[in-house]
Amino acid sequence: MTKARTHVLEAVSSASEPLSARQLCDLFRDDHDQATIYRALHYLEGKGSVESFILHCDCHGTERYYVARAGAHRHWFHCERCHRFTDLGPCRFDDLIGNVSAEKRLAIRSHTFYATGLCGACQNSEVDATH
Amino acid sequence: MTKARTHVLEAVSSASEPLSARQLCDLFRDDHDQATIYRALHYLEGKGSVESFILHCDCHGTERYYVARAGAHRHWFHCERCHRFTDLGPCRFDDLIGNVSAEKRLAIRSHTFYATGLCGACQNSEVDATH
DNA sequence: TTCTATTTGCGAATCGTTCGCAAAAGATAC
DNA sequence: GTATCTTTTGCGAACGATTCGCAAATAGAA
Repeated sequence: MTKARTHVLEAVSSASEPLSARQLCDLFRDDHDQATIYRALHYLEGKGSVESFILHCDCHGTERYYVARAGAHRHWFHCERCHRFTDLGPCRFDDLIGNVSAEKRLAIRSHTFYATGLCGACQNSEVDATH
Repeated sequence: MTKARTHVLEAVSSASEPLSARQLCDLFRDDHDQATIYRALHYLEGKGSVESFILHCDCHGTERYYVARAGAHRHWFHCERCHRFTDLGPCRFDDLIGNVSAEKRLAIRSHTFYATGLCGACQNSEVDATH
């Protein structure tokens, strides 16, 4: 593993939320070019060390977010107000996906899920706020 | 409703699969500018007439796909080989989403799900194919 | 029908991401 | 450790999808 790939994997693995390519580019602004970051992410995803999903939010636009692939497949919630992610825990959709793939005769290889709305903290502050 | 918006809504409503902005631009190449198509889609989505999701496929890149909002929220499967969509039917995730939002104290306002893999037809042709 | 607000077409700009190429860094054999 | 070959990197330019700004065209209200 090269230095760039090691740096990117460490950053994604130690993060508590999905990180966007942009965040990683910012993080390593002085050390690596953005093309290198993108290439490292592709390499790591091909190797199975990280996985990603595309999410749009008003604040950050449409970006791909990366998480380390450790243990079970997980899904995430994204708060529309504070733009932080909440871990929804290990995937609970396996049974439903098994059912639907059998019904429709599909060989489902992967799936993407995420939820958006307001996190606990932001629900409270919305109540207070007068806007 | 203006002509452009009517055309776009009719196209999305009568399609049997999600349509990308690009497909709609191609379809109305002679009648409407692409900016108009995009603006019509935003308008219709804001009004609740259509909904969309972002999906990446090797063949068509990263694009937003639009479906009419008629009846229950639905999810889609996308075949990696023929790039056609299969309707997975009405959303079956409501209970699971209700559980997880209660557990994590989240106000989930929307969710996105899609699955990818091989459709029935493409599973068969993969068996035959020698590549 | 006239007036006003809204929408459209056009071209250029933007954003996230990827490319091509020459230089730098790794890996391999001696 | 050095020569050699392969892979990766940095840079800048290009790319595809989408959005912008503005003047002209159209829709809707009076």
